[in-house]
Amino acid sequence: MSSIKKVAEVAGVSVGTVSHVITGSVPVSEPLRLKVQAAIRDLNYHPNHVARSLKTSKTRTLGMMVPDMTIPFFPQVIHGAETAARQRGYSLIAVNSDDDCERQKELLSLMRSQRVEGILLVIAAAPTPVNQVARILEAGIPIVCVDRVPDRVPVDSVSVEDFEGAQLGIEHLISMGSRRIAVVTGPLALKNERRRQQGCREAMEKAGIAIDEDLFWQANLRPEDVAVVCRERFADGVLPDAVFATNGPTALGVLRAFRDCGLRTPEDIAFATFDELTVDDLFQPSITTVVQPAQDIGARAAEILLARIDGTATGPPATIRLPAILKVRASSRRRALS
Amino acid sequence: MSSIKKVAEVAGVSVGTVSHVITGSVPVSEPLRLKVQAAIRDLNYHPNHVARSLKTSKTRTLGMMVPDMTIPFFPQVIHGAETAARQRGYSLIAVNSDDDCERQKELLSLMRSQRVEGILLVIAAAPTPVNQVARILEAGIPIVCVDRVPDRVPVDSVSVEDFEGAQLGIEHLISMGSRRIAVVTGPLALKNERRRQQGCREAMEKAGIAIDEDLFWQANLRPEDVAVVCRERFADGVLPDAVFATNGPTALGVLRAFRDCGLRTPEDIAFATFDELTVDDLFQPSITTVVQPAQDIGARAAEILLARIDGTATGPPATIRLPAILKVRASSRRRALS
DNA sequence: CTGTTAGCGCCTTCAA
DNA sequence: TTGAAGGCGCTAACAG
Repeated sequence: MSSIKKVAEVAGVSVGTVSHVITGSVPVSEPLRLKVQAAIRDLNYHPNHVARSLKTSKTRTLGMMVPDMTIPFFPQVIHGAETAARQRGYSLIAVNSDDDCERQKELLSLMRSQRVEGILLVIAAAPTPVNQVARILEAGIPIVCVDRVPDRVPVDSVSVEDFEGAQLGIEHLISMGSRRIAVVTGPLALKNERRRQQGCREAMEKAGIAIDEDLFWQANLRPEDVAVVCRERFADGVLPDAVFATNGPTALGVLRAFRDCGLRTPEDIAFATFDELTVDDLFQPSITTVVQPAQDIGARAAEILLARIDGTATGPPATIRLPAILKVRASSRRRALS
Repeated sequence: MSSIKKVAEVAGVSVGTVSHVITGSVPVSEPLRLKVQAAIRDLNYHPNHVARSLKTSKTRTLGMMVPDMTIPFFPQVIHGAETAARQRGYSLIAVNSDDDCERQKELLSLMRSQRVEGILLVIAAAPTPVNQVARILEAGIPIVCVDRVPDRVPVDSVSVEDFEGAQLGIEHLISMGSRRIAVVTGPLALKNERRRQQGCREAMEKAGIAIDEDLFWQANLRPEDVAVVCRERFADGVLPDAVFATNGPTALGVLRAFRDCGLRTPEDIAFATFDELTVDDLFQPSITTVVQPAQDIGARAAEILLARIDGTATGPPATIRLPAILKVRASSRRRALS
């Protein structure tokens, strides 16, 4: 692998001059610049970013951690963040925590060793690891929390309007004639889930529907487990006339339970969910969804992070909430009057 | 950010000793080791991988490029590769080429500058960029091509059994009673697509079905465009009795065309596709699919790359093809005899 | 404008 | 077993 020294040698100039033409920081005369560029091409030279980073203490790299890249929401967020980062000359290195707190800790440590200049973090669902975040912040490495906003840590965050989004969904189901709506959430250890559940409650109250605690089902983010919970509930008592899931994986579990119990939607039971399940609306029945602006969330988070890095932003932590959009599809269609 | 020097100072030893306890390369006496470890904790010290990489010329980092992370297939591949890499102490840095040849070139160059030790590459669909790959190989940076195998470049590759997988799909449709099967492909510039199409042809021939060129429709990887092509064909002549799509995005386009034309599957027309469309089989009708072992493909590719890096593998390029599995679901169900 | 040079933080001989 | 010193490739003064 050829170095700047070899380029200088071939071009017949000093390493300083080569560095100048590469960085463009200092003007170089036409003839010399041409000679250097020719040498770079001939040698197939690629500046060593490792050495540059060591010298400048700038890696121009952002770290991003998500629970699971195979959940469709996250690649979209990553894509948005990556695009925004690259526009500013930054690379993004994305990793999966598998929602495992220990792994998250290791990966955060790795990122620090890799000297990322800032971190986009979707915190693991497990026991909230407040100090992991605090330690990094103390070290002067900015963090922007994405999607999931941690309790009691003052940190920038970008997420969706959980509360309002959930309200949107419930209001819609009510407007379609449902009164007994079961709300299925993931783990309530996640603030998002609590907020979304709260949004559901208030939407019901506002509509004059009495809150029935038996209709708030807590599950988790693994469709198989969610399905078990729902099957039990369905077998148990009176069927609700609608189900609202507060996130994508949970929604998949609900749908699986529908299938297992022979329930058809919307004929037997109406359904809507927070979080897009697939990229498309082709499936029958298509699912009424409160859609998050995933790419925007990623892009916005990256912009804030970059602003912290270059010192443009200096104030107290910003808490950005982007609005969700209700997409009405077939699964919530009003049932024939019975 | 504290350096090894500060740790040495606090621990009251030399930097060499600190380095020894960190790398474990040289034995250090119990008391000194303890003192060093305490200092590391107190200072919240994280070894600078940048400096280490510069010194050792080993970044322990792999690069991976995919066309589009928001296509569900790719995050699965990435996840498999990342897991395999981390088991060997390597990080993975994944980027999107957006199937843009120019962007791919830039990103490849960036990766070289970042001194990744090897590259997992899903080549851009556009004009096949053979020399981009060749140049890197010449520089001694190993590449393993994933999913898409380039023509005329001798390089390691891991992908699915395109030919056999497609055959599986067509044979199944034939067994369900279809005789006029339309095959919709993405760009035939992609070898995968050509192989899959060829698999379809031979499966038909083997079943004694005469090849009708009008039933081989070439489209691309954008569902909107695919839908246009299909709508025209559907309007045109006699409806085929089944459609087989050779990849996921193309399949989405076909389904959209079905919807737009009011065609129901499997009632009006049977359907099957190569490539999982969603993570689940919940949708009605569920789609009969030739499923790729996505995670395995990623893991296997990473293992081969790592073997090239550490010199374990030295032979000529390996061409690995992993088998696909047919999942029979509702969309190909035999239609009522008419 | 161009060249020279001192580190960036670390690992790795090599001596002690 | 421990310490001292050189140098990885590059940039950023600074001197010419």
